[in-house]
Amino acid sequence: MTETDAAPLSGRKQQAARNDTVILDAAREVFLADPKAPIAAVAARAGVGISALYRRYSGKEELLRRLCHDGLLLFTARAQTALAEADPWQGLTGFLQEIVDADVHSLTVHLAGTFTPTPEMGATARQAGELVARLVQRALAGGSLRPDAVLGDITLLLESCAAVRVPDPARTRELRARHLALLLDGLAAEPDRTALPGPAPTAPELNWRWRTP
Amino acid sequence: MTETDAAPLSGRKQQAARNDTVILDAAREVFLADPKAPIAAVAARAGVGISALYRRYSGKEELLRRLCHDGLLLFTARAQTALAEADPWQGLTGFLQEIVDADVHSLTVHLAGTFTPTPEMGATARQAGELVARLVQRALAGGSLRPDAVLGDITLLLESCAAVRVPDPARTRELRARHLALLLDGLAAEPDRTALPGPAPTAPELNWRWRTP
DNA sequence: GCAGAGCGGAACGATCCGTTCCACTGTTAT
DNA sequence: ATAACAGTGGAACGGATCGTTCCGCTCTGC
Repeated sequence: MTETDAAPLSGRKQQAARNDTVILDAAREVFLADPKAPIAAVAARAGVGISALYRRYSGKEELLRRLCHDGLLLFTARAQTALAEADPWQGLTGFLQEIVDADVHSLTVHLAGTFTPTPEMGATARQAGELVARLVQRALAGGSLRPDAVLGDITLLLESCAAVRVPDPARTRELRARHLALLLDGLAAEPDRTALPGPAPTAPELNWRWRTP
Repeated sequence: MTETDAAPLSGRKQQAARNDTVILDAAREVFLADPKAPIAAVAARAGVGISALYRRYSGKEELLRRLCHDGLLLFTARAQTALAEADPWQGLTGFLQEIVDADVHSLTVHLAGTFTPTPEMGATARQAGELVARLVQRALAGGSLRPDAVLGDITLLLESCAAVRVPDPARTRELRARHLALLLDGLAAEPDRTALPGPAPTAPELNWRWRTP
């Protein structure tokens, strides 16, 4: 329990600063496990009182928004670096593996619906979509992604991976990775594939979660 | 409003018999859209009063169980006929397409957790698992399913397809069919596939929903 | 020492929802 | 005809849940 750093650290400020991150981490864990968990559960998990929460966020909604927006930001950041990857297929699949592994998609999708998105988040979401679209375009142009695949198929892929869940979080990550591998094998270009059925999913169809009204 | 059949039909019995099915249909629709919808929503959707519901079921739980068990029964029935199909691959894929299209899996999985399963349901679920296991075995033996695939991968596949959702139910069906096609392409045997990662999912791991305590 | 930032957690108030209850309607049997 | 009743609609009740507020306490920085 004794803190032994050079910097002044036993102070209240220190404790408060630590709580900042502890609370965010707890919130992420709790709301990922159950998007409509009560706010008291977050406080309990963080080992703090409810006041510590309300001191930082005006209410549940703001906390949720913060979580979701952070996820969105991480998402776009990863997409950016993936675009820097030389091999288009490696860029796309590596990106998807990262996103699925970090469970970012649950953050942005499971949580949507539990709060009303801000216009700013809508903008970030749109930007994220554009980045992934470019990843898809590159992979299509490179001939590594099957020609009838579409941006919307990637969106669906992420949702479907987020649906894979078992009680143990670590095992969940493994199972998602396996499921993703299956999907990527289906997405890879192969000779003699029969075309994917039905009208391909379009962006507006899939973005209904971000509608503001 | 005037009933004009030959049989005696304006009777209260008639109305009651119709309500039997109307209520079940409404319950299916409502609970598929939102597993924790209030019971009043079911009554409203069915166009009946709450009494009509409570006359038939002792409570919400019993209704949910009935819905889920019906789904389970449909599931096993389809699996049975799929086993009669000569071509193992066609049997497996056709079966999955039917299940996904009828949204049976949402019935059995989304709803689980909203009620405590009966031992009987556990038995039916186990039987369903065995049937699918045989479908998988056949496909593996026939060489049409990739050799490193496992029963659990099929379970995961169904969960992931059930996760594909857009506001319009009809469109949801189309998108699920497309997503399933993707997954099946990933599941098909191909030369030069890299093995699926991680320890393969096992049955007990995936059946945690049916635990009784 | 003292002012106050930061905190814990009880208490409050609103909402939601499963279930019960009762008055009413049409049917069937006497 | 009329009594008894199965079937029904929907208001009302009671319990549970949860977001938020509030008050008293602690410990720090001056």
